[in-house]
This record gives sequence, structure tokens and C-alpha cells, in this order.
Amino acid sequence: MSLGPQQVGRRERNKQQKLDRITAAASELFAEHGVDEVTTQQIAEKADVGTGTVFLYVKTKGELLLLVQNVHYRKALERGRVDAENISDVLEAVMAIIGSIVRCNRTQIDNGRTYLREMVFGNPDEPHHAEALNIVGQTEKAIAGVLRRGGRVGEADAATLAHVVSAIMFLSMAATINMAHGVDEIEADIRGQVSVLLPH
Amino acid sequence: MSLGPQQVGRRERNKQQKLDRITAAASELFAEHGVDEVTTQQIAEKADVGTGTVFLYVKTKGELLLLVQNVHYRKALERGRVDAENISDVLEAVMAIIGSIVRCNRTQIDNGRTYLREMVFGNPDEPHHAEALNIVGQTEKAIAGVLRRGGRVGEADAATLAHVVSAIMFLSMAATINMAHGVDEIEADIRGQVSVLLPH
DNA sequence: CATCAATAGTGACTATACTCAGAACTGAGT
DNA sequence: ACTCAGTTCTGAGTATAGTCACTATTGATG
Repeated sequence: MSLGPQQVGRRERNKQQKLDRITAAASELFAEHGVDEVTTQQIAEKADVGTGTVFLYVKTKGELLLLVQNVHYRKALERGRVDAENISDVLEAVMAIIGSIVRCNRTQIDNGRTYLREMVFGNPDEPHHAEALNIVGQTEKAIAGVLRRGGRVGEADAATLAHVVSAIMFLSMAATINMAHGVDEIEADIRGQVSVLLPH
Repeated sequence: MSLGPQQVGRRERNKQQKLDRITAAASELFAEHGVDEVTTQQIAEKADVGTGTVFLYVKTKGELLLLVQNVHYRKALERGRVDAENISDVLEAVMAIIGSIVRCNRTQIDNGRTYLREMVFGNPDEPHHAEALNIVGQTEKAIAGVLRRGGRVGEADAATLAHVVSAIMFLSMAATINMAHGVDEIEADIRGQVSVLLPH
């Protein structure tokens, strides 16, 4: 076990490479065909591993989607957070964060909804699932931060309101009724709801 | 086709009976074992029909759950609406409606979450799915009615706020994190969020 | 009653996410 | 170099939701 600093052992390296190949394969196939049109066999084949191997790295196909998409949502949140900093109006600043995430969600239509479904209904013991929930938590924290700015919203209320905003986002993006809606329509829908929450 | 008033024809009667048997079988099995532990084969067998016949009446297993549960939610809503009428405090009246639905949702733990999942992510072209969405719409209407009472909430805002409350309910009941929570904990969670929405 | 078109019912079959018993590989100890 | 315990990989196999080509039933019509 006593290895040099860079030394990681062939075993670990192989494992990492396999995970990387699986991630890359899933990422490409999901993006191109949508998660429902891709079989785990196809992913395994493209990653050049056995079908069983895929499930050594993720418990379910849904968690594979989380693994692949989490990184995008993480980035989207960061972009939104930066954008929000340069906007003084509270509603507009909140909408900057929301908009960034909605755009991320809608870049791969079907996958976006599946991502949300897995997040809420999937097994939270799986690491990639926990990561997704963590991103939601961070998003709420960012929104709460903006809400607290003017001092018009109470310290404790900010966190609760941010959680409510999170629920609004989830349903607007996930609802079958809004399935055909583009980014702008979803954003408008969310804006309408968020604006009645803020003091006015 | 020209039949007497009561006359319905053996064909229609048979169809109705089969649907009734399927509904009853599904209802019992789902209640006893939970939707995930019951196979469509078992349901077909208990209803004494072929496996294919089940899918003549519903498109998916999920829609079979909606078919079976909708009636309970409809009743729960009605109960909640009546209760709310006798409560003057707006928050408490809203909570009466919510409480009734939460109790309905939690009487069959796993099934409640699956019901919500199907509602949001299932195919809305199916009649039982539409019915479920209709119940949600009615629930929002009832909540909006209560919110308008005191005149403290704007006419238009009431509907939007009711929709937000609906989103809060959905996530509190569906979230995996709250999976182990009982009726009281879910109600408290929702109450905390709803109370910051109301003018205070 | 006999015919027949339309409707309803059926269960063998298909597709696919996921499992699991065993094969293959790895690296530490000798 | 050899052994071997532990780890990782594998693909044939399993379970089950949903399909579909065929069969059975119905009731209108001559």
C-alpha cells in the first residue's frame, strides 16, 4: 500500500479509465438520442465493457444520467450565481440563477425531465444522486442569499422562500403540461409565480 | 344501436364487469403489497382476465394506479373542502385542505409517492391521468377560494399562490428525504412553507 | 337460423434493465 | 517465479411491463 505520491496502481488506473469510458459513452449517447432511446447494452458496447460492468459503477440507468448531467447543472449554477451578482433588482437576480438552470435543463429536452424525476424519486443512497441533491441545496442557498440582500425578507424566511422557489422550478420544468414549452415560456411561468412571493 | 333506456347490451355489461374486476383486483393488491411488489400478471389472474386484457383498459401499470387512487383523492379533497369552510383563520383553513390530501397520500406509503410520480411524469393523454390532474386543479381552486376570503390577497394572486402551494405539497410528499416522515411531519413541513407565503 | 363485420379478449412473445455465479486479473507475500 | 486471497469483470440469465397476431364473442341483417 505504501506507494509513491503519483503512484496509483494499475488497478485503480484501470477502474478510473473504465468509469471515464462509461461516462463518455453515456454522455454522447444520451445527448444524441435521449436517455429513453438508449439501452444500457449500447452504452456498454460503446464504452467497450461488459453489460454487467456498467452496473458496477452505477446502481441504475437513472443514476448514470445523474452522473453525466450533474456536472452541467453545477456549471449552470455557477454561471447563474455570477450573473446574479451584477444585477441589483432582487427578482431579476433570482431569475438570473433560475434562467441559467432552466437553460441547462432544456438543452436536452427529454433528459432534463428524466433528470428531475430521478432526483426526486431515485435512491438517495447512491453518490451521484446525493450530488444532485447537493446542487439543489446550493441553488437554494444562492437564491436565499439574493433574497436577503435588501433586508426586505427576514433572515429565516429567505431560506424557506428559496426552498419554495426550488419547488416552483421543479414543477415548471417537470410538468408534462409544460413539456413542449421552450426556455422562455418556462422562465415566464416561473417568474409569474416567484414575483408574487416577493414583497410587493 | 337503438336500445331501450336501461338496455345496455351484453357487450357493454361485460366490459364494465371486466373493468370492475380489474379495478378491484388492483385496488386490493396495491393496498396490501404496494404497487412495486405486484405484477400485472397477478392483477390479471386475480381479476380472472388475460394479461393482455389489462392493457386494454389502461395503457400502463402506472395508470392503473391512478385509476384506483383517483377516487380516494377526490373524496379527500371534498372532505378537506368541507372542513375548511368551518375554519375562519386562512392558514388553518388552507391547512385543512392540505392535511386531508396528505393523509390520503400517506395511507399507502409507497403508493402515494408513485401516484405523484405518475401524475407529473406520466402520459396525460390517458383519461385517468387527466382525471388526476383535474383533481389537482380542483384542489388549487379550493385553496385559492380560501385565500381570497379576507381580501388580503389579490384576486389574481390567489390563483398563482394556490399553484405555488400545490408545488410545495407535491415536493414535500414526493421527496425521498421525506419518505420516512409521517403525516404530522409532512404537514408541519408544508405549514412552514405556506405560512411565509401569506401576508404577515 | 346463418352470415358476417366489428369489437373484445387472449397469452405467447419481445424488449430491456438489472443480477449473479463464475472467470480473469492484480499485486503482496514467499 | 509461484501462490493465493482479494478484487474486478463478464455476459448468459431473470423478471416483468407491454405488444400483437390471432381467436372468440357479439349482435345487426337477410
